[in-house]
Formats: sequence, C-alpha cells, structure tokens
Amino acid sequence: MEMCDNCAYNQQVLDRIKNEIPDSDLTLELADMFKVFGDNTRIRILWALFDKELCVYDIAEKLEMSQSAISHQLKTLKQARLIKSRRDGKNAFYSIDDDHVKKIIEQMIIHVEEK
Amino acid sequence: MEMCDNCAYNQQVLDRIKNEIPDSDLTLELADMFKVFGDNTRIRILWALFDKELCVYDIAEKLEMSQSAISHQLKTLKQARLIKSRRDGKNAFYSIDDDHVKKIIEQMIIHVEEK
DNA sequence: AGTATAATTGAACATGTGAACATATGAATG
DNA sequence: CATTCATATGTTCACATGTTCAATTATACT
Repeated sequence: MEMCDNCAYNQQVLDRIKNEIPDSDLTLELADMFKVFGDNTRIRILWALFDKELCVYDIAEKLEMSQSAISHQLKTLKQARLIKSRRDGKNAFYSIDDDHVKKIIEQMIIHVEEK
Repeated sequence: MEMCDNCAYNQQVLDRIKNEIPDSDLTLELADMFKVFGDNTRIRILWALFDKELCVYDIAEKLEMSQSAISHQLKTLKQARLIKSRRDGKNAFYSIDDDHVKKIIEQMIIHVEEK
C-alpha cells in the first residue's frame, strides 16, 4: 500500500518513540494533555464544538449542565489551548482552536471500538 | 495529495464525529481511556515497552521507582488492555497489547510539539 | 442609574488517584 | 518444606479533580 505524505510524517514520529524514554519534560507534557481529554464533560464539550461555534449557554443546555460547571471546564480547555473564545455582546463564543483535537479523539475512537 | 487507505479510514471516523454528541457510553469510554494515558508514570512505562518486553524489576529500575508503584500501574494498564503479561518462572514480562497505543501517543506528540 | 442576562470566579464539598509502606502470594531452589 | 526472589495486593495518606453554590463581573437595554 502506498503511504501518503501525512502517514509518512506520522511514521517519523513513531520511529522516534522507539528510542529511549525522553526526559520527564515531554512525558509530563503528554500526560497533562491526556488528562485534559480524560473527562467526560470535556469530551462532550469538544464534541459539541467540532463543527460549530457555541456560547456557554448553548453548551450548558445541550449537555444539560450548569453554566458554572461548563464555564469551569471551558477554562481548562482554553488553558490547554484546545479551544478559543470570542466575545460578542453578552455572549462568549467558544470554538476548537486546534486541528489535532479531532485527530486525537479519532485515534482513541478507533482504539476503543476495535477492542 | 493522494490519500492512502489508512487516512481514508480515519476520515470515515472524523466524519462521524461531526454529528450529534453520542450517548455517554462512548464519551465515558473515551474519557476513561484518556485517563489511563494521563499519568506520567504510565506514559513512561508504555514508552519503555514500545520496542521490547520487560519484567517488573527492569521497568522499576529504568524508571527509578519502587516495584510496588510499577506493579500498581501495570495493573491499571493491563485492565485497560494496553499491555499484556506473560509469566516465565519467577518473572512477569509485560509488553504492549495494542497496535494503537503508539499511534495514540504519536498523535499527542504531534499536538504538543506544534503548540 | 437600574435591571436583566451571560459568564466568570472562588470556596466548599465529595470523590478519585498515585505513591509509600507493609504484607501476602507464587515460583524456583536448596 | 523452608527460604529466597519476583511480583502482587491492601491500607493509608496526601493531593488533585469536578461539581455546586454564592458572589462578582461584564454587557445590553429601558
């Protein structure tokens, strides 16, 4: 099978993984980022934001949770730079800030579904 | 750019993500799996096991941690079916049980490095 | 200014988690 | 069968996490 440019790039990263365990700098950074994804509410928020921008109220309604709870989690997601925000009048609109977010979740879906 | 079979399959999963938020069944399962990756010790254990099978003692030495702490984390990783074990006499050898483990970490590396 | 709506923040609370320590299992060896 | 080595397990404790409640800020409208 032909390997496309995208997969070739990924292969480079995979090759690097085979070497010695890196400093805790990288592994800690990785673990911290996985932690951000490791919460049901945050996964659902990201899912809600995949194809559209939403304000806090909309997300809270969609997920049937309090604005406060959502706002707290949005802060976490924003600190991790997975989402960005934009204020329009009374509303704060949030959207995905990173092309990789979908790919990361995609890869995990493939994993859990094939088990 | 040509898209290879692998990427075409991934694209199918990505397309699915665009639809409504699924039941908490899937999102919870995803979050739980992310949680397993969301620990520095477990990331380092997985890294150590990428290219070879190791016993508990070897991992503990490599990571400079107690056997007990490693054993606890190995149990977590095994329950999540990310690693498998094989007993050979006194030693229990552990190895990666899932082809996706590398790809999942690979994708996260790409993410944290491009930020 | 005063009110309403939207969002954020901080504190409190319950729950979960990882590591350390001590102890228990299990397998090989004498 | 007791001992030793390798691993596993249980308990405890400190710490982190997610949600709720209450208070505060920010913006728009009358």
